[in-house]
Amino acid sequence: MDKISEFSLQVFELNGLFIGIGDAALKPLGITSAKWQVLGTASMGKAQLSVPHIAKLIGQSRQATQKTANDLVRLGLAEFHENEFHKKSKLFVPTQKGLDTHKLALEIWMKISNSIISQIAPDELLRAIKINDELIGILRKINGGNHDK
Amino acid sequence: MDKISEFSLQVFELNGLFIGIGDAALKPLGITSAKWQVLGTASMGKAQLSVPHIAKLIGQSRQATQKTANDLVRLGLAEFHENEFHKKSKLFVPTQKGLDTHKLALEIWMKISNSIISQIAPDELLRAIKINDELIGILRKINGGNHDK
DNA sequence: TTCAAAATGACAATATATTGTCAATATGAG
DNA sequence: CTCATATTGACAATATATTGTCATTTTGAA
Repeated sequence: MDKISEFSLQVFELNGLFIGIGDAALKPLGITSAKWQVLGTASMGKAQLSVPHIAKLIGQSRQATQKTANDLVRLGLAEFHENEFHKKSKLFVPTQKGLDTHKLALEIWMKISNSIISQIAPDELLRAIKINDELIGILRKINGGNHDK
Repeated sequence: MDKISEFSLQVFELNGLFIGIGDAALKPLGITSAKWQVLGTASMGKAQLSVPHIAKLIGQSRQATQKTANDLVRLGLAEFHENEFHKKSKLFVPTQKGLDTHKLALEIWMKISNSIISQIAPDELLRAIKINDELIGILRKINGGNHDK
């Protein structure tokens, strides 16, 4: 099998494993991996972000991120704030409960992360991250500019 | 951010990119990345496989693979053959049309694969595949033996 | 300023995948 | 052989994600 196929099949399995492990670990907090990703993106940055902005950052469709964001608002973990500079584009802002949940999720995740890190060579992991970055760049170009088809 | 988080976020995006590129490229053949993965697993091995066996090989739930397999049968790309050694467990066998489709899909994919490979250092890709393998092993253990909950 | 192009939110259709459950069949330890 | 355990296929509920469409708002170039 060609090495890109091998790599992509690994990505598919890793994707499922990370989501599965995350969902199980975050279950007590009432959120999932997908919700944590959106909540985390909004919680960690300095500036307040709109949903389409978050979607671009995490490389996801605008609509998928919007759905997750709406769910987070429904759960009381975030709110839409009026954007004085852009009437139509609201800002997605975590509530205090959202920030608290994100902090607890991070603590839970760090235990898992540390456990994994203790089992692998750090420099190899850095190398993997570097090649992943290159591949993301290449694949984004192949995928074409997402024109919000 | 910890390196495992960084890595997992890359995996999420790579997952979406590979699926998106695959779906677009395979569209003329009437199949998707998910269907190609199941069809491919059944087409490339020597022995005929059951659906649960394929699911384990690709690290997916039995039910998800069953759904895809049923769809492939509905499309005329595969058939369920009676298993003389196991009355209840049918064998998932590609039809000639399924084998032809898989061959065409492979040709399409190889062009994409070669294009990607030409843009990265081969030894780095091999390293990434190696660390992915290690991580899959570690994550499988964390995820616990899938007892078909 | 004007107006075409882009961005945004909302909604729908479809695909993919997990988890859970159930009944039927198969397997293996005793 | 017998019976507890595991496997299998089927079905349902839910979550996640893409693609497509539409009306509205915003932006930016002529």
